[in-house]
Amino acid sequence: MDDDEKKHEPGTSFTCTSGWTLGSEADSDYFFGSDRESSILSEFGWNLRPDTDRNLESESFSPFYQIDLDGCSDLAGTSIPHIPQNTPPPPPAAAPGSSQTVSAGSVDKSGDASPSNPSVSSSSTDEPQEKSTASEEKPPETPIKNRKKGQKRTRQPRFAFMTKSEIDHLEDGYRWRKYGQKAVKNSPFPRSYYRCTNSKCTVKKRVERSSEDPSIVITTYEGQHCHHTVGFPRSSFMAHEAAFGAPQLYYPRVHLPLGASIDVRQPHRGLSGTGQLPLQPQLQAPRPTSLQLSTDEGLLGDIVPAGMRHR
DNA sequence: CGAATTTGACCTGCGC
DNA sequence: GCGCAGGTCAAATTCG
Repeated sequence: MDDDEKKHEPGTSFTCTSGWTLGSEADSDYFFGSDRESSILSEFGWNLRPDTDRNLESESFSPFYQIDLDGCSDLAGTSIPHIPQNTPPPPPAAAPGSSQTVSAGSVDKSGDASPSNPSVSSSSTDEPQEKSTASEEKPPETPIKNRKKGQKRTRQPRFAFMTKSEIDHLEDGYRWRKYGQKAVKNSPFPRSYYRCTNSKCTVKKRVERSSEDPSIVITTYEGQHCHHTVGFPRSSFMAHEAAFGAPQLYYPRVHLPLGASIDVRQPHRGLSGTGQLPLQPQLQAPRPTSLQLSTDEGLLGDIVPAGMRHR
């Protein structure tokens, strides 16, 4: 079943020259570089453009995209103003010196997500949610114990992305509790299952390493947080939340490297265990230079020097 | 001592 | 119906 989800093609798009190249996924449930990702990125002031060279290489499927650095603005601490409902949880803000997110995609086995089906984001995102508070909402998933026999397990929208990291469990601002681990077929690496520690939050995430490229961690989020991260006290974020009155997802800063080529395969300092540190990037992390990216900092969220910011 | 993790058992869905 | 694989539970264990 999840075999499909292991059709990633690691190693296809992880070089970083003029910009980050988003990956593509041969499984229709993934739509890396889709309209929705594009719209999300455009919220940051970025533009997605097709990677024509790569598209020539991979005739079989959806195009690769590159982020257009020309439109890059200062994204430090930016939270996306209006993330549509069911917008996936943020890719993790890498623990210092640990990782770089190299690609992303949406996964929704229960829905008919596909690159050619833009209604996925609209139909699933039009669901009203602001009206009721998180505590008033009943969990979208019926607990197994309470589930009637024969009642189909419903799947929350899922979002997967691959991260090059030595650390399996990447810090993303939320606190997670591990509730299971399973060996995965055709993979030497086990898959770990995490649940958000917030009792009212039903978000889950799966973490596994790519069998094809062990340096790549595949993280799949399922569901949507009904609360805030534990460590992003960004004033603009709070202000925005106050303005809209609904829980907003924090979308981490994803700064792009300078035009210089950066080897994202550079080994990074690792953290032990699951690395569940309360992350407050703005407060804790000194802003590194771009060179630090490939040496020891590796903070994807802090890698753009001030010079390339427009604001 | 409470919280988090580990891990074997169990449940569910799906393909044959 | 059966077997397999993914997903979850929960008791035991470990950790801080």
